[in-house]
Amino acid sequence: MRSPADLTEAFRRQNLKVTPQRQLLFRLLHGNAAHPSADVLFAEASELMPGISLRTVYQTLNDLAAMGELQSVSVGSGPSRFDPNTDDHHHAVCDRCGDVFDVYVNNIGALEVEGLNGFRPSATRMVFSGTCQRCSTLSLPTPDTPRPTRSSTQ
Amino acid sequence: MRSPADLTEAFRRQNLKVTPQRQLLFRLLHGNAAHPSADVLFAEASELMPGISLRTVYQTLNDLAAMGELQSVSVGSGPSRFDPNTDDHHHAVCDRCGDVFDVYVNNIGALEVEGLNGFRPSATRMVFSGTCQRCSTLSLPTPDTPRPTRSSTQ
DNA sequence: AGCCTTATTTGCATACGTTGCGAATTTGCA
DNA sequence: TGCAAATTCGCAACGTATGCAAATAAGGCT
Repeated sequence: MRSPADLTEAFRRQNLKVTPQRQLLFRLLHGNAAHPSADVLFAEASELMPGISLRTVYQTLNDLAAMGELQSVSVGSGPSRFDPNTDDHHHAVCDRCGDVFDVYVNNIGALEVEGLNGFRPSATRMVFSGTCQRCSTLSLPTPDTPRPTRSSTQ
Repeated sequence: MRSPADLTEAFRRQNLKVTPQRQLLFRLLHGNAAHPSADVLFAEASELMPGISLRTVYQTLNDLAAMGELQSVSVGSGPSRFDPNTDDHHHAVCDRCGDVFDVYVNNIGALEVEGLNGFRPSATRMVFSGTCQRCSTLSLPTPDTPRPTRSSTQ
């Protein structure tokens, strides 16, 4: 996604108006790697602009998506997550905390895909699921972590 | 997904009862490569068993998914699609007709994935989007397809 | 065959995420 | 400043899916 200033220009060029609500969302989204859902963005926006409507958040997200400034990412269940990263990339979703991370895959062309039977793919979306670093650190003790001994209660 | 007969056994072993509704759904799902949604399945089931409830369809799909006999596939927008194919495989979704196809990818291990930063993937889901064979055939005429001439009505 | 416990089915209400609609308001150009 | 056109907002409605509880059915036991 481009900078708030660039988006302001781009919106005006498309006869879209630049309202304070939109400017706030531009700021909240720019460089945001948290993959927020619409309601999370709504909560953040509400703190800075009480009274902003969830409807407006959806509206602006849809406008930005239509302009290719962000993509909506479906990660299994739950609400869509919005991603201002417009690089060609994919996602990893942590099974424990639900966080979404950007990952880059260089050699998708090297995949041996069978069963296309004439299907002509134009895009590939990959979602890795697993455990993020923080969640592994919290729950998987390192080798020298104190451990129950033979004499401790089971 | 196993055969209706095998599922009947498996359900009984888990103290799940084998009702006519479930048996019908076993039959409708076994070997079904159409990736039906719950409501499509409900429509099909209703023809053969008027009065069956949508709630029961969801219930049975959830039971089967919990037993690992089928997987629920999220394809962007729209309802979940159900897939009785338990092979390790992926999906292709036609942008035009919405049909979902199974595809097999052999060498996922060969992917060069960057940006994991300690994320430990345990599963990978890939969705190819594009145009299926039938949709390409219908809309992209071959070179010798009859074509409007200069004199024909627009 | 009949009984009894437990699981299931059904209909309805509800949850959730998202979009439609229309009146009131605001933007941005002239 | 004025005006047309776009936007915001609130609420209703939508599609998908689940919770709940009363009525029903399955299947083991006798």
